Amino acid sequence: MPAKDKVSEAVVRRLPVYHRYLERLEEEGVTRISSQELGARMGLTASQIRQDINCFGALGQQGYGYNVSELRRHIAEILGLGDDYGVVVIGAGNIGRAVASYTGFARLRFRVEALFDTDEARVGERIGDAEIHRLDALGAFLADHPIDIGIVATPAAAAQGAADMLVAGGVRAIWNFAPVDIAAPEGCAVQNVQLTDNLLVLTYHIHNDAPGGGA
Amino acid sequence: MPAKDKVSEAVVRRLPVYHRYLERLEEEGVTRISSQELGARMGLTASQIRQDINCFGALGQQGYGYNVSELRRHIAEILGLGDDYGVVVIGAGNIGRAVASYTGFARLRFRVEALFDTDEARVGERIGDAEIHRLDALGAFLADHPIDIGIVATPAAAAQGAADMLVAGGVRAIWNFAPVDIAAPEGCAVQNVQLTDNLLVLTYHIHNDAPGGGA
DNA sequence: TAGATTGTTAATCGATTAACAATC
DNA sequence: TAGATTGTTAATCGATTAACAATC
Repeated sequence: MPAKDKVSEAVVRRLPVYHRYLERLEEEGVTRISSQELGARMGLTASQIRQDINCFGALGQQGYGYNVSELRRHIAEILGLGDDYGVVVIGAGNIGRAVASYTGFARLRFRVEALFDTDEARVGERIGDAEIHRLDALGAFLADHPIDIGIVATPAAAAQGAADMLVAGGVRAIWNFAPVDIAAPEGCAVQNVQLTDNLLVLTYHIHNDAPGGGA
Repeated sequence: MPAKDKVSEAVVRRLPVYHRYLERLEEEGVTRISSQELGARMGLTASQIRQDINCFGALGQQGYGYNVSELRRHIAEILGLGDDYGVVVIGAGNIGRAVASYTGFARLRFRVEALFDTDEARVGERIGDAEIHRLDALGAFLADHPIDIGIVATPAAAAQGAADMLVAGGVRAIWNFAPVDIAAPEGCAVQNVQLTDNLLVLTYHIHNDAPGGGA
């Protein structure tokens, strides 16, 4: 329990970014870094970096800065990166398959243990090490296998139902790619990806920003 | 140019969400809605909804509320949803393919015109209506075809280079799925998707929140 | 008209930034 | 030690919420 008070969601969202940049610095062989320079790289103020890091204790050293590997390891621990996670994917369409076979996962110690779909034609097919099961079998599967994360990649209409089944099966977190906001009770974290929303932010800028930034 | 002053990015990010909920209401046959009720559905305060909408003019009517279709159409216009957009995808791996064949696109009038990859083995393959070209051919392709949006789905190391080529080719917006932050000059909007960052927010909560929300 | 609900100004809240004493 | 840089408190800024007069 390293967290001081309550860590704001804004800070939590920056944590993976810190981890990413620190990993990079380690690769470059940089062993120490000041909030000043880390800020310059990440496009944040030195002040903010010190505030953020201090949510988790005094990890720096006056006059020296931060030890890159030490800080990276500490943030990795806060993010739960040491653990490994069992994952199921609901919906074996384009997105479900792509996410299931995403290579970044192995590196992170995620095991995709099964996919589920209502389409009979897909049942039995294998995606990497995992097999596609019929959605009906989800409840039983969750009862037998300790699954931490459920990925929802169904059409909009099926998403909340899928989420409810996952929650009932004791899943701790849901990663939702369906184009609807999903609700889950406390104790089950949800991240909505909303690819289309994200894309429309781009069309907004294409449509409304002056081309070239000036004219 | 409908925008009043400068619309904050926080508001812009909510615009697609408004659009999504209003679409839903239209489907349900709801013709008018108050900020109160829309707020209840979306999990926002009525106040915030009125503030947001007023960035784009007085679109409601006192004592009545908002006309659902009218408001939806207005927001669609602000988001540039009437236009159609030429798209290229750089990187024809799992994510590139999945995004290229994402069915949500057609509905939005996005035309994926080509994919590009450095892997010779993939060149010539077709994904939906589009063909995979060698990355070398990107510059020439952009010179010939009016492309609005470039989707970057390369490994981290190749992402900034791909973005630079897209910018040089006159692309107006970049949708980046590579696990690095990409820089582009003003006049080219960037949305970083960072799937892994998003996922680590979930592992953070699994690792740090009390299970069940209480114990 | 009376009731409802917006548009808009003012108050509040939280997050970011600045400043500086503590300390390595 | 002197210089650098943190940890932390105070100031600022922006976004959200509350309040209420305008008006349909």
